Amino acid sequence: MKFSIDHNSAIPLHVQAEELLRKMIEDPQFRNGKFLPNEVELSQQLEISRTTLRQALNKLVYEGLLIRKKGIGTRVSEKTVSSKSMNWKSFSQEMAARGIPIRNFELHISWVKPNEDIIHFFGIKPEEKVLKLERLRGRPEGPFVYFVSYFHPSIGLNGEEDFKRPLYEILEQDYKVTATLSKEEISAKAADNFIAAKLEIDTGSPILFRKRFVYDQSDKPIELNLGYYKSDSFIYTVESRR
Amino acid sequence: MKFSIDHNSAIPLHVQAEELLRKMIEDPQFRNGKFLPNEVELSQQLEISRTTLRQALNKLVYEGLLIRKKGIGTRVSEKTVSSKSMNWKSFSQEMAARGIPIRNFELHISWVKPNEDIIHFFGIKPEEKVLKLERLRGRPEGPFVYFVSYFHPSIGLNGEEDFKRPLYEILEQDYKVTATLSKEEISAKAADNFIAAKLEIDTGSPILFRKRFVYDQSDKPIELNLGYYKSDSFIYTVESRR
DNA sequence: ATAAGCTATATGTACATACATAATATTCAT
DNA sequence: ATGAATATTATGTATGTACATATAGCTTAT
Repeated sequence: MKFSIDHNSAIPLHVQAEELLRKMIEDPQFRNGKFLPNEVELSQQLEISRTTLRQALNKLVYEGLLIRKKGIGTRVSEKTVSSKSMNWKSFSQEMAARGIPIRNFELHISWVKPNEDIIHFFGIKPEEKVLKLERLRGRPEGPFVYFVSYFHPSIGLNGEEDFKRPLYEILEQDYKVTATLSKEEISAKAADNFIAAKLEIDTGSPILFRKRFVYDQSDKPIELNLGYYKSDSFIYTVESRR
Repeated sequence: MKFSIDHNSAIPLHVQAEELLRKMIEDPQFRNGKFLPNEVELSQQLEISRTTLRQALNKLVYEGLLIRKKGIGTRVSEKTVSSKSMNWKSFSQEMAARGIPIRNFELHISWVKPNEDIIHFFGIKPEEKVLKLERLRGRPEGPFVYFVSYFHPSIGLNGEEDFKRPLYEILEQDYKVTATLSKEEISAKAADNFIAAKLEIDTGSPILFRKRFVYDQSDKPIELNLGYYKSDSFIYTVESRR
């Protein structure tokens, strides 16, 4: 395969270079501690300036995917992408993997006016309505999580989809959108009246709040997902190795 | 203005600029959503090129401390203390990197009888005592996290170490033990009387509970770390890509 | 044989420059 | 008044250039 960059594309060169480097890293030819071509050579191959190439390299170095050493070169970090399998299972798959039977208590679909958060993340106009998906899920004995998802209008979801199918299957198969990057923020909160009622707990009880920003292949925002978990029924696990 | 850069210093200009920006961010004049001077102006004030200034700005933007918007300007982001997974910086390093001054409120060292959890994780005998390190840490205004650490007896820690030094530095330099793998469990809890008193919050308030199992190079258990975080002052972030 | 010095290599630092583009503010024509 | 065109402002993208410096390997003098 040959890696190349399109100089006529609207996509900035350093972004193209970054994506390309990510692919190179995945390539067996380079992965696992192997060295990339040096900066001067690589910039010539890609027909971009060294400065532009370094802009792309910097990002990956910052993310810990590449390791640069003065006088030596740039190599792919040994660190395997952790928590891969954990994070990319669907809710039902994840629960199934833990041997937990699940039940869907509520499912509500609506078109709503975006709040500031959504406008900013999606980069849309305040008057553009977005699809909102609310779900109350849990075990047969009772719900333990309340999800709210907002989807970027450009995906083309119309609200008529069968949301009993795994969400990412719908997006991938029917809309050719693949969730590739997810940034999550996890914090503890006190349940407000609304959430408390849904989760059948007392107002003020602690809940785990999980906010997920989901992006597609080209780092365009596709979903904002808010999860409110009953405190003692959910544990978030992360594994990392250096 | 009091901020300035030393062109004769051995420290690279962009590093000086970065440190300086961190101080500016802390300065009441700029903190909390306020705008920095624009890049051209600021680079002139600091007597460095715009390119060099942007090198420094980029880092802080990556870290989420600054928010840049084309045509608008660069402003300080609303600050919440956050922790990235896959980040092997120590607590103090992490806070320092975010320009957050920290204070250690309490430090308590003791030898205790292990509980079931510890016996199982360390694989030791119930009679074998373990070193327990308790710490109350936070900002100058008040504590926001209470840590409890237990260490495997085989490491050789005697309790006389200077725990003001970064923990992983002590382990690495003095005991030749390198923390390599960490498994974390994050959940929400209600603060019990003890934790509530430490964190200066009401009993029953939500807290983020983080349990870290730390292993060395050969996957032998070395530390069990429990962290109790005040809910509104800590956000745990995870980023994953497939 | 070995320490000291040199050399090649690849990344690190720094600047000047030019033009593109997003967001906002202003002006102008209807 | 109101919408469209225009200007202003600040960041975004991209290049070319020059020299500094850390590392490893090679060479040379003792």
